[in-house]
Amino acid sequence: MGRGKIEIKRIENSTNRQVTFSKRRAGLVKKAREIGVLCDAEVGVVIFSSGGKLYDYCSPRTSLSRILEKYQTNSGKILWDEKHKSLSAEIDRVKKENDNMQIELRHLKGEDLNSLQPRELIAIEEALQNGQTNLRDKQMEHWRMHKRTGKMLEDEHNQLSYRMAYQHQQDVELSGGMRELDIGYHQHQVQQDRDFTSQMPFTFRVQPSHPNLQEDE
Amino acid sequence: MGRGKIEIKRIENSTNRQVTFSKRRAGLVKKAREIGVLCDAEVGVVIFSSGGKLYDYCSPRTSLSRILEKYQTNSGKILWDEKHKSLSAEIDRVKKENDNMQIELRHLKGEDLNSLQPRELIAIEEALQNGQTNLRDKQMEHWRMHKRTGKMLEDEHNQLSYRMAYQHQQDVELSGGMRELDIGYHQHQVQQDRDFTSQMPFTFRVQPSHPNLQEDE
DNA sequence: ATCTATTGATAAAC
DNA sequence: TGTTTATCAATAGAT
Repeated sequence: MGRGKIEIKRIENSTNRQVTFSKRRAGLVKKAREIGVLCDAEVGVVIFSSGGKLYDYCSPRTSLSRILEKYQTNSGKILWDEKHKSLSAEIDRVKKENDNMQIELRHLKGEDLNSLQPRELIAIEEALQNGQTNLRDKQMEHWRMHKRTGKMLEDEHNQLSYRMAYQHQQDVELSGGMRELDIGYHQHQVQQDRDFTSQMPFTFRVQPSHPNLQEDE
Repeated sequence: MGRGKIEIKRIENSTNRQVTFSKRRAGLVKKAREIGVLCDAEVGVVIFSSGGKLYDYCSPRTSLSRILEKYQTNSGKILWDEKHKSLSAEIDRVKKENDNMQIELRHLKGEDLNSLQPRELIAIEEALQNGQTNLRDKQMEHWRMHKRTGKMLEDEHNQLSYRMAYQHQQDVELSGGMRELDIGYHQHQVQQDRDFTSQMPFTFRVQPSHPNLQEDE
């Protein structure tokens, strides 16, 4: 491609070689950039001129070192020394820790429970109960503190009150669900209960122990 | 260069992208080889397809590792540092992720709640409720399955039954506790001077919603 | 994978 | 080096 075809062999004329190097180096990098963009690939290029000068290119959003690390992983070739291995090992360790926590979190959120044994479910149940107890203590503490200091903001106040009423109702509902379980497991009835309660709006329809205190203002 | 001009941007059609990748990868490697021969240069190319597959090229009479060694030397050990940095950065990232999960876990377990605002407590409360609901569904599922297959082991059976009864009672108790709180709240609206809630211990003076279910066994 | 119309890259000249 | 231009090379789209 040019004014004449050229053989692919070392260019003897030093000046021509240098010129061609510059042009082709630019071309190579351009091609590398293009394939990266067009095909969503990661590309790294390292070039040494015959004079020993270094040029390199790598795709955006990454770095040569990252590409080379990936290269090492995928090719199994060792390009780095032992120090790097220990860093990699730590990453693995932390990631594993990470995964375990991820799993525990999911479990506490009631996700991915299918593979668990009853025993394990019970452990989670206990953790949840515990968390709930602690949390409610804390909420009460907030309540009291705010009440004492009189510094409770209006919306915070409303939200907390609302929330506590809601908690109460939730408990009653769950409790009711468990009742069905206790007396012999009429699953259809349980289901009905669920459906009914889930349709219930967040209204507070509890029978107060002290009805005379209900209506104020 | 082709039947039509194309814009240099990610090719959306997956097949075209794959085809173009193959063609251009071959072209890139050819160019790399040519500049190496013509200009007496050393070239290393590493390409990862979007699918993560590795392709590479390096000039004859050398190897990627040797090129990279040279790269390190000529660039002033940037590679090592860069890699070190990127590894350290990843460790930091993963550890941070780790910390966040750690905190979330603690919160769900009702620990370290002191610094949280009521709003945040409510979010946790919701997560716990959710988890509990999901969990109980799952436990019921277990129960039903074991009941149906008749394969439930004796101790498992006992443990689960016991556990479910316990859950029930816990709910009723908590429910009762919340009811007191709720009453206190309403009262607070009427008579600020009579502070029942602040005097109220976290004990349960419950009127069970279902007294007939309080004592079973 | 193979074929070709086209665009793209570049050798040589300036 | 940068620009120009005539050529050859790479390749997009079709088969």
